[in-house]
Amino acid sequence: MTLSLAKTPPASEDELLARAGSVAGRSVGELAMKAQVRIPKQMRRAKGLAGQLLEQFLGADAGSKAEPDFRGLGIELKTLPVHEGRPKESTFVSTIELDRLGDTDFEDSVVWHKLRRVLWMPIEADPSVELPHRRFGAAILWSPDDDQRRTLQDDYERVAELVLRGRIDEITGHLGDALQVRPKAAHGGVRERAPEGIGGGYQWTGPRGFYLRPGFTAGILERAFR
Amino acid sequence: MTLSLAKTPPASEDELLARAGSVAGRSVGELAMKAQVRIPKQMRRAKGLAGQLLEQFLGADAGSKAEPDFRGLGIELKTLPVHEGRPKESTFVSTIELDRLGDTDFEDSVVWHKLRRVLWMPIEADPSVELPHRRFGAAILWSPDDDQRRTLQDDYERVAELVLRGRIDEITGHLGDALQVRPKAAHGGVRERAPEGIGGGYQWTGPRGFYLRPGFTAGILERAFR
DNA sequence: CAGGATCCACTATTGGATCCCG
DNA sequence: CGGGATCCAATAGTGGATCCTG
Repeated sequence: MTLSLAKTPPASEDELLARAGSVAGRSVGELAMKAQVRIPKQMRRAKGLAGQLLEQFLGADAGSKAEPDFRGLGIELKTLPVHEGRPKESTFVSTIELDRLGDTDFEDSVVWHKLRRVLWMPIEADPSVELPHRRFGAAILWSPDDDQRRTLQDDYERVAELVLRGRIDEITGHLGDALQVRPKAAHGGVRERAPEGIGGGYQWTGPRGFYLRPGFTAGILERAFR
Repeated sequence: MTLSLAKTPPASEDELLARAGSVAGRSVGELAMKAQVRIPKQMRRAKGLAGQLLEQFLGADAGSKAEPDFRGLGIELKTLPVHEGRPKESTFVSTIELDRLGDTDFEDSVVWHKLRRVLWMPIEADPSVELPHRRFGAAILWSPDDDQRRTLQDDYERVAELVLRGRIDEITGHLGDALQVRPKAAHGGVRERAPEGIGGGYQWTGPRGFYLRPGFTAGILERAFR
């Protein structure tokens, strides 16, 4: 299949996989050229750009929504930076709505909606290769198995309980076997509201997001290619 | 039981455990005083001294032999530095006789003879506490369970094969889940003979020893106190 | 700001080097 | 030296901070 910008969302998983197949083996530079987008050579100046380019070629239609990228298929798109066979970074899943987290069951959570079905697009992450020359790999269409699902839910529920009790300051990146909580903001000064725990008060704290640890995504890679 | 220097080897496991009980809770300084031994305040100047003191109080009789410390009982004595509930260091098991390793089955190895039954004496390893004030903990009389035994044997056999093939330079501290190989010498300049692999020749290389990784001894601690 | 992510300072771990005693 | 071990520089890994786009 020829590499081209998607004009419409994919109508089926097969169509999505066909589009993903047309991207596999291509470099970020090739996609940027076709999309008429300028890309910096240094990753530092282009965090997230490869993922946004991919959206255009695969036909993601959710925009900046708390919904899966492919709404019709219920599939989320994630790039996965891989170096020497292992994920180089954690994977951002979603921001945390601190004010609502305590009232939301895992089944109804943004985390679960984003992770129940994911199209992983591996991308080379060798620091010695400049961004335009980094290539995409073969797509992996994944859903959590029972174990993975249980791990995710346990991690989620532990965090939800702490937020509900107002013990935000006990939430650090150390929590969670697979799903971890880390700051998520343009810079450290940003503040947002969170439950205060006792009574209906609130407190101000930094915005946070859910991330998948590299060890967890490594397991996904291994199963896919083993 | 009163703390006192042992005049004879322990006649039974119970006697050994009774002596160990008399040491539990005592400080290195107390033992040194009774043994009329001078000890430096800094651990750096006294590596191994706590273990040697213990031998005197428990009645170890093997001296500097490749045999268990308590010959009659077939029990090896090991101190285990513990800080915040975890072993702070790896545990030295034995030197490696490179010239003989390839011909020796695990069952007949020094490693197995030393590890098939061990009296672990935990000792405080808080860096902020000077050596004389560090205290011994409650003894753990341990034998490997089937899993542990299998892990040790697998690690041993992998090393033995590399030595036999003369691929000494492929042996690094990275090998081994539980049992690891590391340099063991007064300084880096020491050299000894090892098989060269092809034919009956030999090569010169640094002396090495077997060590247990902290993760393995952590498991022993956890089972004993859980 | 929310969504796409990676950066990089710091911490934890590792494992090669070293220290004391008899 | 062999047996008793720990030291500590270097590396791997973690997780708080940050960067770009629309």
